[in-house]
Amino acid sequence: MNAARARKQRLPALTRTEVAARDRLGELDIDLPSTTAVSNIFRAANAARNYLERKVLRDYELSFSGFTVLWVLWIDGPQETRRLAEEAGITKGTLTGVLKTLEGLELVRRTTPDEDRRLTIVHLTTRGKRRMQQVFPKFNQAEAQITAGLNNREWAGLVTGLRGVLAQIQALEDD
Amino acid sequence: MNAARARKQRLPALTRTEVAARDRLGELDIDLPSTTAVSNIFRAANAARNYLERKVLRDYELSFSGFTVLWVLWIDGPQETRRLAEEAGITKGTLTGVLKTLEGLELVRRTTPDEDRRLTIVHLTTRGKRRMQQVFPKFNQAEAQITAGLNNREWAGLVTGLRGVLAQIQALEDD
DNA sequence: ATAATATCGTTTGGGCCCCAACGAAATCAA
DNA sequence: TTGATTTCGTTGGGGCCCAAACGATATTAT
Repeated sequence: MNAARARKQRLPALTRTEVAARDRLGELDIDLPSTTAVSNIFRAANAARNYLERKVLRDYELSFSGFTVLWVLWIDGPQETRRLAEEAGITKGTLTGVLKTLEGLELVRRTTPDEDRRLTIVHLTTRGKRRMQQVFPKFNQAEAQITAGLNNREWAGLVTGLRGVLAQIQALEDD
Repeated sequence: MNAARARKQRLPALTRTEVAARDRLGELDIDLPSTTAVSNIFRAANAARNYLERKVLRDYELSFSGFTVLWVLWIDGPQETRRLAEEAGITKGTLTGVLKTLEGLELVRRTTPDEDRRLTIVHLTTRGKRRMQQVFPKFNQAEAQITAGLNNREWAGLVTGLRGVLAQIQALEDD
């Protein structure tokens, strides 16, 4: 298939950078629409992350990863490190450091079950639950602001596209 | 407006985590569609970044940020630190470290113009240009794989949605 | 029973990331 | 002209990030 050529006649116009890229890459056989899609994912994620950290999380002593870990524990309940890392989208090694920070803030606690002493079960403390009850509504307000420019159709298109990308990467990694 | 309610009757079905979140948050007044959109942006960006670093960039001694900086220099040409950081989506302080790494690999070089000795102009070396000519086609192939699951309509919906989010954050930060 | 293997979470090393503080250089004011 | 202000890029501190190596524990094979 040649998605590049087909897509080129399609919707969103090119930004200044994208025009410069096309000119610079004239001689190479490049699928520019893919570049546009992927680089916009990174731009949006970067901007959203920084916005949410500055406008919301900073006031509650939370990093973005720390918040994500608390969120998973809040929604899914206590669980072992391995699964928690996967749900939060970070590696086990990274999670160890994040948990040390959260434990220092007394927002989570680690326990080792007697049935299998290799495991570590992480759970929210009372303070951790309280913190999430305070911070999540604020966080959600900011999320709503960020997506306020989208109508229903655009929202659905965004989510569908992102899920498609995720599924594709998943499939590529199960090679 | 009540985007939450309107959107809820709409397209993409809820995943397991999203159902758990809805149940957990029943009593609070939360705009769940916003959470769905934002968290999928992070998930997709995370997965794409890790995939591209592992499958492509690692073989060329490049981090994702290092590659992005080289890309900007390749497309837009030599430029001062301030603008380069902005284009690459990182702070000036972070860029200093990234440039140190890239300079160690002899892929970029820094010069101070006589007209204004506060500035630093960064430009690609010959080796840097050669590296990009090698790595970008591979990178682009991986980008194409990642987005291969989208048809034209889905691609356009994704890009339009991401641009909408970016514009909204931009507007919010110019408060 | 005991040795080999597998699976935990942690540690380590190098790099990225932000913010705030800083010195150097240029510009503006008095 | 010389002091105040602005604008550079860099530095320092704390935290996040991954991959690989590691010790501890559990399981499997002999």
